Amino acid sequence: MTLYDELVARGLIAQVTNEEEIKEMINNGKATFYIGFDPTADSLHVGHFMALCLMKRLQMAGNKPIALIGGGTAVIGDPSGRSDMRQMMTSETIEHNVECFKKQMSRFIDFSEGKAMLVNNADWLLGLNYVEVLREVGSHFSVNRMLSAECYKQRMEKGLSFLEFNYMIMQSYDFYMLFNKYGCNMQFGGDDQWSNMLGGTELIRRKLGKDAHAMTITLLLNSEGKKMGKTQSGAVWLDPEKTTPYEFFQYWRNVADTDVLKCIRMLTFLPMEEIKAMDKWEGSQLNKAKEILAFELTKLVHGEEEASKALESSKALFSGGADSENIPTVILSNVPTEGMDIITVMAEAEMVASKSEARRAVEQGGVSVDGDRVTDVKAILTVDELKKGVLIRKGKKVYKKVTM
RNA sequence: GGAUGGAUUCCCGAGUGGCCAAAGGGGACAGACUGUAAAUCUGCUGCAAUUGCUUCGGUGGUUCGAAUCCACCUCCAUCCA
Repeated sequence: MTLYDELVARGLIAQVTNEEEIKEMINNGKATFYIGFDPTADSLHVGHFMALCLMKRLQMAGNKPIALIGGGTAVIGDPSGRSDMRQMMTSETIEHNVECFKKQMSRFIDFSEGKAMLVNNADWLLGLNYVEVLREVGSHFSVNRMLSAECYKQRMEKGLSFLEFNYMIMQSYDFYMLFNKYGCNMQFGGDDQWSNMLGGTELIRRKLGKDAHAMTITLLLNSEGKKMGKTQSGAVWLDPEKTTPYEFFQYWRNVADTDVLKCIRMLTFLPMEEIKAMDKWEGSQLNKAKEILAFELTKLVHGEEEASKALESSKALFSGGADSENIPTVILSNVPTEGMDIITVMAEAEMVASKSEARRAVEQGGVSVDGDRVTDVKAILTVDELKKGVLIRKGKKVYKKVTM
């Protein structure tokens, strides 16, 4: 199976500019391609992870990846897929984020000499001269055409600032720069980037009379049409400090039945034959598939050791038995000699956002300590108990081992 | 620059002087049912606590009392320039 066919089989490809040429290029390792990452947070998330995996797949086939960090474009903010204005970020924040991105990326992609590159568009965007850009680049864009792009259409209702309107031009300019500088002949990106990417290929054609290609990756949506990798409390991060390997594991372990196979196909490196076999699974058998998904992804992101730990803890908690050694543990300090009440303990252990929430959980019968349901809001955990360590459970899935 | 409309709790959205911690819906959380799934039903949803404290874009003001009235400001949309 060729690389391109595999990408298709995994459902990773959404749109391409020229299928035949792209096929030929990437199958034979002739592509120098880039993917842009805007440093809008201090950690990469699942969406980025997909892109990184794709880079890896292409790199393994001999293509040369360029990871572009949008230190310059982040200053503007991409309006695509957004219904409201992005918050403006200070340049300090952006720089900090750029550093975080660099660190995380080098864990996935081999940036050693000649194999891949890491560039920052701040290097060429920030020094641009406005009038010059207007003449050199702006003249090649039709406002009429831009306005008809899907990504702006939605924003026409809500309002779109000129700043954001220019995002497409900046991104197009990036592609043009990379094409010139490094012979980058292809751009990958999320499907919501399609119009921005076409802007780049157009610009290259108009200015240089040469062809460049673009290909978008299918957005990973769940069965409800929402982007995967988001929880109520925000994104699922790749940084273990922001989303622990256990939480990361649990996120994937809990995906809906209808989404498991899709996730396995799109996110893991398991061979297609193996995945095809799983296609027939149904009902509670899918739990096994979810476990595989969670394990594989945790392994990719946090390494095999962390993945095994997460798997063990989840088994210990949900299937009983096994040791509970790897369950997320919180060590409390400042415990008074008379012990601490359950509400405070939960708040201290950050199992709840507030004491009121903890109180509610107890009142509704959703809290248990070492397997026994707590019914009294004022229940006290003694120093002796805490020294030994107690397993507190909130609801069905939130477990913390608390000790002191 | 002018005219008009708007900003309410996580989101949408009622509320136009006291009965408002603020209807309704969504989401989230908890319970039941289950397979750590989905669907469904129930509860719950500012904070800390038995009695308070802080919320309705911001700052001042009127009033015994303001999300509601007034002034100024900030931001957003629509139309006109």
